Amino acid sequence: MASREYNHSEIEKKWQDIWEKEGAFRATPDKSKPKYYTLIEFPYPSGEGLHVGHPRSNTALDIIARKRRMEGYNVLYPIGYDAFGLPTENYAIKNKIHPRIVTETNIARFRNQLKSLGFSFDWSREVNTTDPEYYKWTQWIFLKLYEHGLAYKAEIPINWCTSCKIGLANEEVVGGVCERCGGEVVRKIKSQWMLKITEYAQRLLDDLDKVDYLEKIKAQQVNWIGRSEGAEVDFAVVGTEKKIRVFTTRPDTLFGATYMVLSPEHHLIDEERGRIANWEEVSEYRAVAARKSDFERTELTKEKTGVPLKGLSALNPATGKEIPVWISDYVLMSYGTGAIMAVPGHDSRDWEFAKKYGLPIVEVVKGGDVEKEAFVDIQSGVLVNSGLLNGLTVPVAIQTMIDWLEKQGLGTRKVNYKLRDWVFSRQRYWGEPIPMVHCDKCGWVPVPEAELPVVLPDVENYIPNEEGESPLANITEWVNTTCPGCGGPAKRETDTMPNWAGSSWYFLRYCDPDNDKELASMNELRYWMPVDWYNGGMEHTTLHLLYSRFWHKFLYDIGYVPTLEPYMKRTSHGMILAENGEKMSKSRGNVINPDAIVEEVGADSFRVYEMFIGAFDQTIPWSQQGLKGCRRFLERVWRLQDLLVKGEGFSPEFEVSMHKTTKKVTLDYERMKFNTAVAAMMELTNRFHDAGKITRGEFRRLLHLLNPIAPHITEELWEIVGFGKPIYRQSWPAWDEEKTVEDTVEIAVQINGKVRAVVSVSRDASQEEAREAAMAEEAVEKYLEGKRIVKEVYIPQRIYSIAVK
RNA sequence: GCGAGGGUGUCGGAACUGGCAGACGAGCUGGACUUAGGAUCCAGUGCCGCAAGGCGUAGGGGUUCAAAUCCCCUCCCUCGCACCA
Repeated sequence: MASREYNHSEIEKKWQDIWEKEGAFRATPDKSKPKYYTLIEFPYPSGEGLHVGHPRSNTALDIIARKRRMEGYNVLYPIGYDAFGLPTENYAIKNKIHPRIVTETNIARFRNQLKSLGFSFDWSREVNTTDPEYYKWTQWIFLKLYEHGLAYKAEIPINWCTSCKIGLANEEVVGGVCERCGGEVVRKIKSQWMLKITEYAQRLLDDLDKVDYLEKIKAQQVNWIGRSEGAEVDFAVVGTEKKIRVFTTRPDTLFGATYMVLSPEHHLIDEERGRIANWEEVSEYRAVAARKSDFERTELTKEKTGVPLKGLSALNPATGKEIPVWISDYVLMSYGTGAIMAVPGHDSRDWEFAKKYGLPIVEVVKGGDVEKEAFVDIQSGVLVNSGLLNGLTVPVAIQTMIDWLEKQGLGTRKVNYKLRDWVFSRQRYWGEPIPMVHCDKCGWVPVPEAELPVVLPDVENYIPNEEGESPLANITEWVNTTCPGCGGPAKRETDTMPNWAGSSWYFLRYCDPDNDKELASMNELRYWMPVDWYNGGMEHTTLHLLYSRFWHKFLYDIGYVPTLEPYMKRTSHGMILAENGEKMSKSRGNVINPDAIVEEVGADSFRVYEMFIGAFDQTIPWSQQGLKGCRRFLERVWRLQDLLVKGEGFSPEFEVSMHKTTKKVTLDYERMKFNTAVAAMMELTNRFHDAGKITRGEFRRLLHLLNPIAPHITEELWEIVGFGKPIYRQSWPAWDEEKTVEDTVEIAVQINGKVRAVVSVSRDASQEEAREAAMAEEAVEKYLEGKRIVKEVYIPQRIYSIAVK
């Protein structure tokens, strides 16, 4: 009997319709069941449509979600759109279409593409960050942050494109120039809303212990937070009452501080302008430094530069000696105090600078040759030339010095973080309006909660104005409002929020997406949170994770979420490259379109290939041939229906294989080793074809195991063969550990480390039995002839090893 | 420079807790079927060798009956951070 053709389009459409009609994958309101919350990063609905990276993550957690449902969990696997952002705005500017329309179109396209791939999302909970009903709560969170003193305005430098006359995000500055026009980018001071994430630095660090993130993800978080311990030390400025405060992790080297360096932006420079003899030189240097972008100041600057502040000097509090003060852009205003004590003998940056400008180098830790290079080893060194510290090791000297400084009132113990406060303003149109009003009398006043959302008004033109203000600044009827405080005339904030805002809490909204009273009800959050398993790209494991953890902790502190951390487990998938190993991009013209693949080989083949392509966390090039191999596999599965024989159980020859494969696939899914799970099922399928038959029980099991990856074809075959209610309503199969090993196993016989024979023995054969079997082999006998056995090792089910002389 | 992870056939990759290296897929070679083959099926496919056998997991050394796996040294690659005092 020849079965009908495997018609993927027909089958996939059919099952997608059934799932939709049945609401098969809706999270149920029934809270008596244990819950499981699987989350993928919601996509940015770009104009290019889905790219092959999305399905890699989506399929992986779809497998987990489908499996969990079969394991009896009430599963929440939601989807939404992170739809505010620049590409849409730029597209809108270029094509003169309202970003809202562009967004709607893009979302519709994404939705169709995602649906065509058969993901088991709960489509009834879709969220969209650009929906006023959603961003109302994003604004609400901002108000709460403001209310708790965690949002403030500050004058901080932004990347400013001199030709477009707009502020750019860091990622828009490429190689020091504007990504779009190639124009020069400089730093410009602008007043910006900031969020005090630094206040949470320690907790963000400490609570990493409470979560199960991949090690490298944790490492990135730790790295980014960048905690370092040390001391702040005051240096008196000679002839003034002023002090220069520095942060150092090496207070033990204070005796070796032979000069100081201020950042070019340091306030003391202007304050003591009158004393600076070479003001012209200094101000020229500052101007050059200001013109440099952060990129140039760090990445490109190989050789250090600087100028002395002639007429200013400081006192080293340890030696009492007068030391010169310089300015240089290797000292960053944004870290520590914006000033350093330079210890050229024991810091390679200071050493380089001192060598270039002929500043004195003093050895205070013995062990190297400070004339040749800075000696920075803190393990082996012993303090010298350092008064009370002489003879101490570095760690001891650090503590001794801090104690001394504290006693003398010259300094204090201090912890610093690399983490900076979060610049929260964007001078853009397509983002959440920041719900603040500025009144000349009252200052900044929050928009009352009852007036939320502050809806983004329609504008004619999305281009920022000459001063780099958001396009919203041009809509006077929107900008001009009344002060919620005094009722007088006031102006709305025209900056909008960054992309990171809406994505910092979306997982909460999924728990209760239609709530118009709260961002989500505590009742729902108590049940669903935390997210049990969150997968996404490696590119989001630093900022997005940190920002959303920060917001979550804040919401926890003020009593709106029930958990300290948002995500229990975080994994990341590798990128998929084009066939030639390049990154896929529109400009390179090498983007692989999932639509064409779904059309040609079907969603199931696509999904199988996405999982089979390689190790899940590895970056990997796409292969059209590899995809075809997966289609062939599904065709072989399809044709198994022609080999079907009676028997609801497993045949003796396949029993062990069935249990083994059940175990392997089950565990591999959990470990995200999808490629080997697929391989195991391919192998099994090949063996059924070799055998020319498969029992109904065996076929049933194979379809069941394959279902999470290839849900359409397996449901179809399940129905054709008549296995009863659909797979998605079945329970996940179990295996019998006892039956995962054959009664008779083949073990290798090694002589001096080389395999000389393979013998069959019972799986629990004693050493004697195994030995007997081994010795009976002709080949073994040959290698033992005339030799003396010195050692024999028997590892049941594995090996019989003989060492001879 | 710092942090993390890697280096295995022609390619993507397998290999439990140290136990027969190369599963599975692709490609390639040969064959079958065919008007045809970019379809399907069968066989083969790490390297050297007619064979027996030998050699093989970046390179070198070590531990062990046994090493891709553990230890030491060297080289290379990828990712993240990068003048963070």
